[in-house]
Amino acid sequence: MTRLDPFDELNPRQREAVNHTEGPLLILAGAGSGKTRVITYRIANLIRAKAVPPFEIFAVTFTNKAADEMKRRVIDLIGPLGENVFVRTFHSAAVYILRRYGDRIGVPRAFTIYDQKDQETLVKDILLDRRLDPKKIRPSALVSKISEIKDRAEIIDGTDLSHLMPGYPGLDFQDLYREYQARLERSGALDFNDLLIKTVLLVRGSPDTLSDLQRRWRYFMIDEYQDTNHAQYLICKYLSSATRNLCVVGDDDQSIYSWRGADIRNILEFERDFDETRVVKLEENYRSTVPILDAAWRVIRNNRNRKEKRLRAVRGEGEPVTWCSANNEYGEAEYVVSTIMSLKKMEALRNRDFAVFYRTNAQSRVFEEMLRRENMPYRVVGGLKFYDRKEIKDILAYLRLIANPADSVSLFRVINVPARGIGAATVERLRDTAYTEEIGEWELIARGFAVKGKVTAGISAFKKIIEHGMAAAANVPGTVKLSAMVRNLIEATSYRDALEEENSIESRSRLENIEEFLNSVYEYEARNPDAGLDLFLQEISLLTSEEAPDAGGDDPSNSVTLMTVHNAKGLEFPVVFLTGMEEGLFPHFNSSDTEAGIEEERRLCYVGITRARDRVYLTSAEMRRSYSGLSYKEPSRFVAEIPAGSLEVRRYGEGAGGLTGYELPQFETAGPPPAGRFWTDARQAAGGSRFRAREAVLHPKYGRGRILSVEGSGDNVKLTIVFGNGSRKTFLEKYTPLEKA
DNA sequence: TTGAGGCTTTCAACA
DNA sequence: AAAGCCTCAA
Repeated sequence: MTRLDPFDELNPRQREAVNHTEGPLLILAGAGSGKTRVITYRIANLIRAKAVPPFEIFAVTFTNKAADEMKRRVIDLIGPLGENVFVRTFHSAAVYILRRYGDRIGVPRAFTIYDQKDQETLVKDILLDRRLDPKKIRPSALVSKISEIKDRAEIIDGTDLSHLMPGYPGLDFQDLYREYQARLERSGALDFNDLLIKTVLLVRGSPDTLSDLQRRWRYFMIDEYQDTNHAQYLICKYLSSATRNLCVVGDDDQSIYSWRGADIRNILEFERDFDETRVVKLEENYRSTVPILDAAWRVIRNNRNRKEKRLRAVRGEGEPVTWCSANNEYGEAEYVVSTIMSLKKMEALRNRDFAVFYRTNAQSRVFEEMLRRENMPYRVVGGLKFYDRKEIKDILAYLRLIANPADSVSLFRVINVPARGIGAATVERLRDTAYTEEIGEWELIARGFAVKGKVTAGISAFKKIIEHGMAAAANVPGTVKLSAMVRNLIEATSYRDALEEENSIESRSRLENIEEFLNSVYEYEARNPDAGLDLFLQEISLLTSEEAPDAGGDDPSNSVTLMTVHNAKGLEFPVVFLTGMEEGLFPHFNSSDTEAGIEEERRLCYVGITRARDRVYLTSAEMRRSYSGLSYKEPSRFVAEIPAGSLEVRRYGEGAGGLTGYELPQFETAGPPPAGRFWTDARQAAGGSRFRAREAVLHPKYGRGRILSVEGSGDNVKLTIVFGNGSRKTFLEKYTPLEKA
């Protein structure tokens, strides 16, 4: 596919999108409609046919992976010239802009990026200062609340925020919010929201910056536009306002990030926002067979809040979509793995052709166990990120502190890691002294923080490590190599020595991870010889596990892929397993009490199904063990939305046993898809509850409600119920006089 | 005052 | 898996 003209491989709609180069363009691209091809051809067309210099093109996507892929395909089309197209994620583009111009609005050049964990640490510190118990008010909940507020337009408009502040019993949220922001600023740190917000404030508040950027970029392309938030929308709008050459691509049916502040109105109202918008609809699906698209449509059509549309299948008939119910999560995993094995035997499929999707990361464990037992290589995408591992975060905290000594979250993380005799009492005193003297904690240590006895040695060791690190970092990338600086730092901390001394299985794996981290530094250095420590840190803060070094041993090029449905967006596989199709899991409890929540879960299900080229297996367990104990599960309503004629129904009877060989899985053919009381009788026989999920009930005190989940068994059946006023309560069935309503 | 070991709690999705 | 809490030894 190196030839560009004529666009033989494009259909008329796609060609229209490629050829429309000037003025606003909205591409409504259904799943599998050749979106990436259109974007890359469009870029190629701008460069080749319209003689646009590559560096004038600004393209953003949502993941690093998608950005790399886009760049690779552009280079395939037009050669090394494509290297100069600016292709990044939104957050990475924001970092790029802020590093160059951020000082105009007071953002330091070596700013630190705080991830969710860092935010939680910060909030927890504030709570403790306020004599509040972080166990009663969960920092993670407060962080998501803060993030929610920061997604709002008011933040940027500078209007009064007070009406957005939630009332928290025993907590002045507004005070917390102000203090949180103040500490971020004092630490020279930005959270993920801030990266976007500060970028907007910069281009809006500094006309010089805006015109600089507008001179540099003249053509803008935004992928996954349905998932942009308000700040991202404004970034696009400001940057493109000089040329108006803004092309956005998206699909309202695939909007799955509203919880992260994505505003679906951005795509629905694009035509209203940008005059003379050309709209191109791509509705031909080249990816999936007819039964797969049919099942996906049957599900998504239940959303009331969507633009009516239906993808046309270019490919023909195929295998029916299968729903298999297994007795528990082990049976489910066994069914998935044995199906993979028999498909591999019957058809020339490779491990990498299979993907197992789940709603929550915790579900991966059972699949991993089963795949390992069968010696089948797999890779888990997402989950615990490489850079989130304790030992890596520790090393990174040292580096961050060296790059930005104001970063107190990092300082407190490592001041006593590995243990050097600086205990809680000393740390508390350091905090207090820094606070009363109104200086940073590092500054206090650097000037001389008086301590007694054996703590003295610890403090001076820590001080020396950081000072040496700073001296070395000042000469990166000049006379000192980044990798050498990092290696020396690790030596100086004796982090490795401490782990070697421990000599456990766990400590050995941590040592390997540190080696792996060093390798990634070498690699980074080779690719970015001009980068200093601060740029390195800013860039890896935006990486996810997908781009991180592979810490596992399996060959990623031929492994079964395990990931959350969210992570699957934009990808495709010949065979897809959509697992855990149960009420309470998918759709998830926490989204089940509002119509909007259910609709987003349904879009997520739609995204999952439409990733498949040839085969889709929906699986569920009738019983599942989770952290809250054993619970009976009702099949997902999404399964029931696919009519019997479009679904092959199976039941997998084994479970908990081992797979013995490569025999075909054993099925019992079950009845029609779940309608009404499909599982109820079986559950009662098994000693479960007399209630089931989604049932209407009457509570003597709270009135009418609907059951969200039934968990546990025997005397420990827990019922979670959402009541008419929207409140959610969990009861022990034993003690609750509930009636069926 | 610190550190180590054992126990419990935590649990939605992500850049 | 990691962090928090507890106890006990030094």
